[in-house]
Amino acid sequence: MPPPATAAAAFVGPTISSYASDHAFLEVLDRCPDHATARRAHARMLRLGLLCHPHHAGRLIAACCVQPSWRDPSYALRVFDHLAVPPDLFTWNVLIRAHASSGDPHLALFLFSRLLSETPHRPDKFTFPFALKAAAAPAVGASGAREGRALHGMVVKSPFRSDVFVLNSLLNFYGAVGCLDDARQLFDKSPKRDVVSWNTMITAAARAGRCDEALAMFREMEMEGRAGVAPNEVTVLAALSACGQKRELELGRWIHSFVGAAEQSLILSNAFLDMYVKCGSLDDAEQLFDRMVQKDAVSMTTMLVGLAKAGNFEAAGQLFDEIPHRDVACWNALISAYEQGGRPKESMELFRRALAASVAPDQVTLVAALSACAQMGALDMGRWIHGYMNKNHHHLEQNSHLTTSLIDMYSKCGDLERALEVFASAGEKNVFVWSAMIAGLGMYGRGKAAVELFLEMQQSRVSPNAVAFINVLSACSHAGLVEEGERLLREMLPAYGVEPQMEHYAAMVDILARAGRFEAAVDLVRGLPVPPGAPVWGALLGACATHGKTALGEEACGRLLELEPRNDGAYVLLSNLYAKSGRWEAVGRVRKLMKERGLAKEPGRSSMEVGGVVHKFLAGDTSHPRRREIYAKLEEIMAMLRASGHSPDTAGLVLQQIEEEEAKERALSLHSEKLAMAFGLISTSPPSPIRIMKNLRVCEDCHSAAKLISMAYRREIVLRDRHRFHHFRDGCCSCGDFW
DNA sequence: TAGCCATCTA
Repeated sequence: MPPPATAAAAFVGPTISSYASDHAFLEVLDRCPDHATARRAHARMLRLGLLCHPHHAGRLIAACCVQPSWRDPSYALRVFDHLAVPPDLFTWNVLIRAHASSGDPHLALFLFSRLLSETPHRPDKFTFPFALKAAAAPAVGASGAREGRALHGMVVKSPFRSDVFVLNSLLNFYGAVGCLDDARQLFDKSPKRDVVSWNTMITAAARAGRCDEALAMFREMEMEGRAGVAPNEVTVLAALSACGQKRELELGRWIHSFVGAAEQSLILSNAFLDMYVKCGSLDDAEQLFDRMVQKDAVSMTTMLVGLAKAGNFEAAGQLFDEIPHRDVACWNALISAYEQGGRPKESMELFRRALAASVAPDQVTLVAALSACAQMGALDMGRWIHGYMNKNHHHLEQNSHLTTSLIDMYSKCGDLERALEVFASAGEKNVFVWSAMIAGLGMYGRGKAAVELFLEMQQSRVSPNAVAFINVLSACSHAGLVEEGERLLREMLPAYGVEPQMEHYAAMVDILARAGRFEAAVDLVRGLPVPPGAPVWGALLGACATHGKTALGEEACGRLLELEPRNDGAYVLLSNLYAKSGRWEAVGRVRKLMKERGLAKEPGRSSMEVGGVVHKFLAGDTSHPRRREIYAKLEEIMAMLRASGHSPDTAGLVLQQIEEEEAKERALSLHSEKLAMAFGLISTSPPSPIRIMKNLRVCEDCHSAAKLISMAYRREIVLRDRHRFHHFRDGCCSCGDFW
C-alpha cells in the first residue's frame, strides 16, 4: 500500500486499514499541516484506541507542541489532561518544554512540580534543561531564581550532574537571572565544557554589559587553542556584541581577520556590520556592506543606522527606501535615528508615514516618537500617541520605557499636571520612571517636590542611580536649594554607593554659583578629585554671566575654550558678561574673535504648536502667513507694556545693537518669543495656555514682558527655554525670577 | 521520540 499523497488526505481516508501499521500513521501525524487536521487525527486516534498507548499519546502531544505551523501547547495540555493512561516521561518532558519556551513558563514549572509529586518518574537529562529554561525566563521573575536554585540542588543529587546539556542549562539559568558569578563558579569547576558552555558564559557576560569579562573569556578560549574547544559562529556573535558595546574596534577588526572575510554566513556578516557601526567606523561598515553578496533587511537597517550616526541622513533615507520588505524594526531604526540625531521633525514625519503605511507601531516606535514630540514640544501629537497607546493596550504592554517617555514628553511639552497623572497611575516604577518625574518637577522649579519624590523613591525600595542624582541636583539648582544639594552630593557615595561623576560636580557648581556662593563653588572646583571638565566650567561661566562676576567668568571661559575651542555658547556668555558690566569694547572684541574663528551665535528660535501644526519664529521674522495680525498684536502689546511702566532691558539692548551683522535681531521687541506670544494670543483662546518652546535661554526682557502679558490678557503662558520651564500666571512666573 | 548558546531597532 503506497503512502497517502498528503497528510491531510490521510485523515479523511477510508479506514485505518489503509495504513501498513500504527507506525505509518504516526509518521503522518508528524507532518500534520494545520490545526484542523491535527484535531481529526486526535479524533481518529481516540476512536482507534491509539491514545491508550502512552507512546502514541506522546507522539500526538509532541506534534501539538513542536509543529511550527500550528503549535498549540494549550491544546496539547488538554489532550494530556484527558489521557486514559498515565503519560510517560517523554510526554511530560515535551509538555514542559513547550510551555517553557512559549508564553507560559510558570505553567512549565508547575508541570515540573506535578511530575515530581504525581508520578513515579524521576526527571531525566531532558527534563532538567527544559525546567531550567522555564526558571530562566524573564516572565517568571524572582521566583524563577529560587526555583532554578532548587533545580540545581536536585541536579547535584541526580545521575545527570555531569551531563553537559544539564550543566549548560544551569549556566544559562544563572546568567539569565543575573547571577554571573554563580555561573562562573560552576563553569570553572565543571569537568566537561563544550563550545556551548563557553558560548553561554560569553553571551551572558555580554548581555549583562560585563563586556571585559566576556572578551577575557573569549581570549581565554582562544588561548587554549587545540587543547580546548574551537569557537564557532555563536561564540563570535557574542564576542562581537561585547566589542560593539565597548567600542573595541581593534579587537573587532582582529576577530574579522581571524574569522576570515570570505564565506561568512549572513548572520555573522550582519553582526560584523553592527559591531563596526557601534564602534563608529562607517568606513569598515561600508566596505563590508559593499562586499556582502547576500544582504537582507537587517543588513540594510544596520547600515542605515551607521549612515545616520555619521550624519548622512540623506543616504540613510535612500537606503531605507530600498529595503524591500520593511518590518517595524526598519521603521524604528530610522525614526530613532532622526530623533537621536536632533531631527525630531523628520522623525515625526516618518512616524506619520509608518502609520499611513499601516505599520503597527511597537513600544520602540512609540518611545522614539514620544521623544521626538518632547524635543519639539509637540503636545498635541504627544497626546495623540498617548491616546493610541490606551486604545491599543492589548498589543502594547505599558512598560517602564513607555511610562518614562510619556512623563518626559508631558514634562517637556509644558503639561506637568499630565506628567504627574501618568506617574501616579503607572504600575511598576523603575528608577528611570522616578528619575523622569524628578527631572520634570525640576524643570518647573519645583525643587522641594523633586527632593521629596527622590526620598519617596527610596521608600519604595528603588535605589537611585547616577541619572537620578543628576536630576535631583539639577532640580535643587533650579530652585536654589543649596543645603539640599550639598547634602545629596555628600551622601552619594557613602549612603548610596553611586560615585559622583563630572555631571554631578557640574550640577553642584551650578547650584552654588547660581545662588551667588562663588567662593564655595570655586573651592569645589579646585578640590575636585578629577580634572574639571567642560560641564563644570560651563556652569561656572553661566552663573558668572548672570551675576556679573567678570574676572572669574573670564577664567572659566578660558578653561572651557581650552577644552572646547568651538563652543559658541561660551563666547556668547562671555560677551553677555562684559555687556552686564558695561565693557562694550570687550564685547566687541569677543564678537570679532568669534567672527574670525568662524563661529556665530545660534539664532534664537521659538516655536508653538497649534492644532498639530508647529509654527516657528525667528527674531524679526516676517515669513509667517499671519504676519500682519501678529505684528499688529505686537504693537498693542508694546503699548500695553509701556503703559504699565515696563522699560526695556538696556544692557541686552546695547548688546543687540553691537551685533550689526545679525540684522534681523535689531530690537528686543522682535525677539522670537514675543512674536510667538503675539501669535499665541491671536490663534488660541483661553483657558488653554499659550505654550512656547525657545531654543535658547529666555532673556530678562522677554521674561518680564511675559509676566505682564499673562496678567493683562488673563492668559497662562508656558515657556520652555533651553534649561527649564517658566509658567506665567497673573503676572508671576513659577521660577520666582530665579533661573 | 527531543535538548543547552545566536545578528538589527529603545
